[in-house]
Amino acid sequence: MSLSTPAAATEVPAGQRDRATHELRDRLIDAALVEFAASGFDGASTRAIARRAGAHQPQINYHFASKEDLWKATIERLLSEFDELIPLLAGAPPRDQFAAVIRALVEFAAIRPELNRIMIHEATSSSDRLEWLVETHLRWRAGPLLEVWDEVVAVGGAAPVPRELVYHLLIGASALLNANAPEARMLFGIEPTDACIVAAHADALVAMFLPTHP
Amino acid sequence: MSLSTPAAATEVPAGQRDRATHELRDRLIDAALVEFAASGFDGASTRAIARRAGAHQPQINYHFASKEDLWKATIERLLSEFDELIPLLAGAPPRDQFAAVIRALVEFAAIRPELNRIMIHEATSSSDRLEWLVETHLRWRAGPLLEVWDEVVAVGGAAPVPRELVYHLLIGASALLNANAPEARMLFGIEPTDACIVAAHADALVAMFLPTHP
DNA sequence: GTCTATAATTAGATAGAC
DNA sequence: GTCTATCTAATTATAGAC
Repeated sequence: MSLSTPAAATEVPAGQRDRATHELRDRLIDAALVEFAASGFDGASTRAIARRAGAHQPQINYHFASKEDLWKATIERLLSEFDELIPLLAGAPPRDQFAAVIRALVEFAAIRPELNRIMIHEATSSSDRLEWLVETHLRWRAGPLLEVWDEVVAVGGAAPVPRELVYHLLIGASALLNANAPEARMLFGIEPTDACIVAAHADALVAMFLPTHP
Repeated sequence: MSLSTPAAATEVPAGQRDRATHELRDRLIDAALVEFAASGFDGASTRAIARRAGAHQPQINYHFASKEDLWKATIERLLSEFDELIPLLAGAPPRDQFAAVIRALVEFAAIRPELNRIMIHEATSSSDRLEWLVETHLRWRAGPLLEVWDEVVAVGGAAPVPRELVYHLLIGASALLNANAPEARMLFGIEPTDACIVAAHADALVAMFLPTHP
């Protein structure tokens, strides 16, 4: 009926309508994730998000209850992508598990810098959004990571990093290069998403966090 | 005359006037640095900054040409504080120099998290502000750091980190814990500015970047 | 579901009295 | 230098025709 209905016609009307809905909803999230990552929650405007999605601004309030609701949807989209990449290595030696997590973090930061950008923006001050982020998404994900670290420390071959600091040292060292990629490009003329940079980055962190690793 | 004129009366009128001016200008920067750090450039409002400084919003445009001008003044204030803390160790062994820089970075991130917060906000997307930051303040400060790193690598005892990555790995690992202190407090119940945490943080980074260090 | 129009609020900046 | 009042533009969200 309108210019935003995409291809793939031959289908039940109801299904078609649902499909169209989801597609704009998804496009809005795609656009929001970039804008929120670039400017933070307050700095990003719903108009800019709608424009990037090729939609009109009021459509955001049709598909989402509020700007904050859209923000939460983008977080959940990004975290589900994140979870797909994170390896499940229960049973493997602790150091192999932790090394695999390091590599996955570095890789994800390169292909999807937006998640870390949004989190870094959000965590600079207390807010209801940060509390929501921590309590519903971060705490249960961080727990297992620290437990694996404890095991690595017990087994030996871990850098002398206290468990309360591992999370932020690891996220900082793995995420900042890509979260702040525009700065890295200007300062050093590098492209942080290049495969060789990603590999060197991951190797460096594995060597630093797991020093006696082969 | 008004409720915002501070104490300290017995002085020359001219001197008093200059003092008052500089005091408000400084208070505005003090306030701006907190607001910009918490919300980013777009997210911070001049009204909130003025309120925090105990002034009225139009006074910002009296003491500064624009919001951007105020932002630049806060950067320069923060960087001058930073420079006071950074050690000048020319002549010392490269590894001692680099270890001292690591410790200074960690310490500064703890006592003045605002600089890293602002930079992290700003560097998530290209902008004239980021270019100004990189070209007038970051490049010449980063250069010597990389040169010291090269020397450490040459001497031996450095982690296998390519020179183009050292900067962001080091800043990320040293700054994020305090830049995102509200998150660290919620997640782990720690206070990242505590002296023991700062010391443990610095020790960990020295051990990781300079593995064969005593 | 989409679109135009608009309400209600807030933004940065300026004018002018004091 | 300070303060009140205000301008212009931009913000999120809603109403209602289609």
